[in-house]
Amino acid sequence: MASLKVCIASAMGRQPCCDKLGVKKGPWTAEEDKKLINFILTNGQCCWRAVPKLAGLRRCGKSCRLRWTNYLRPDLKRGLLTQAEEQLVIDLHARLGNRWSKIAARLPGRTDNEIKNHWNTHIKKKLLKMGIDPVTHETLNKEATSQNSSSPAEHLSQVDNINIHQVKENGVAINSEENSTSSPAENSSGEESLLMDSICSDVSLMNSMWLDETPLMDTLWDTTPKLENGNLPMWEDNCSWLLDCQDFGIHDFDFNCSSEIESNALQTLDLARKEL
DNA sequence: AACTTTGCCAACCGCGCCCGG
DNA sequence: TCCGGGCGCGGTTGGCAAAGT
Repeated sequence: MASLKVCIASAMGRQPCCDKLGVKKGPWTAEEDKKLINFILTNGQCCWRAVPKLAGLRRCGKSCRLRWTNYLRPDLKRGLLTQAEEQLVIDLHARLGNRWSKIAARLPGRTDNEIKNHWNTHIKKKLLKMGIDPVTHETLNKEATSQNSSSPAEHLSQVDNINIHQVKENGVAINSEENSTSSPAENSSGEESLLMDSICSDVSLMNSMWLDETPLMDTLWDTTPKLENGNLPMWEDNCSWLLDCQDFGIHDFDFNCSSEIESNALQTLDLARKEL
């Protein structure tokens, strides 16, 4: 069926997302990253299709968008997901399924790709280890399920309650075995545990968390250019301080980083600088 | 030390949705 | 209302690094 669609699409002359000839693929170089960062910081995000041409990149727009959203965005967090974030992902997945972008929207600084990868490589295994089906979030133990007369939806909420309860009980725990092997750095997210604790204990907040389309936590960096009176993008106001860092010599500036936003942006730019 | 296997993650692919003409 | 272009999303893959033999 899918192949049929492809055949029809190709027969109808479906245009490729980009001109395959002369379009580079594969890993991005530091030089390409620099070009893309400079362009986005200068012009904001608009019309990805035009970005490669305007930025002087031999990439398709799609590739540029992916590179920016998954790797170059200044608000991205680095490193493994914390226990609290992991728990949030599990709970959100139980509600939303594989809608990674929706899940990612509730975890500022994390991308859908990152969460998807983390789910497939870590969380899936953990859940299976715990005897929980990572797809349905139901227990894999047939006997247990047969004794349990509740509907799948009810069971799902029970699973959620268990997860939430575990968070409340243990602060960070979802799997004691995993906890015993996790590094102190990973377990040092006391603030996040407290945050989760307070969130989970607030029923109305939890409900709004599942139902609202707005992110649970504020998006730190909305790089989408906001039109002010239909004219200049307000985005430039938000990041004008970053425009001065185009050569990545950020330490030459007398930054007084008072916010996580700025420190995250600095980390990203610093990383980029090291790679150059 | 050399080779193989496994794990991880960045990047690609293709489909579906949305919006403007 | 229809059509086509562009973008976003989710699934999949390729390649590198670490671990195992």
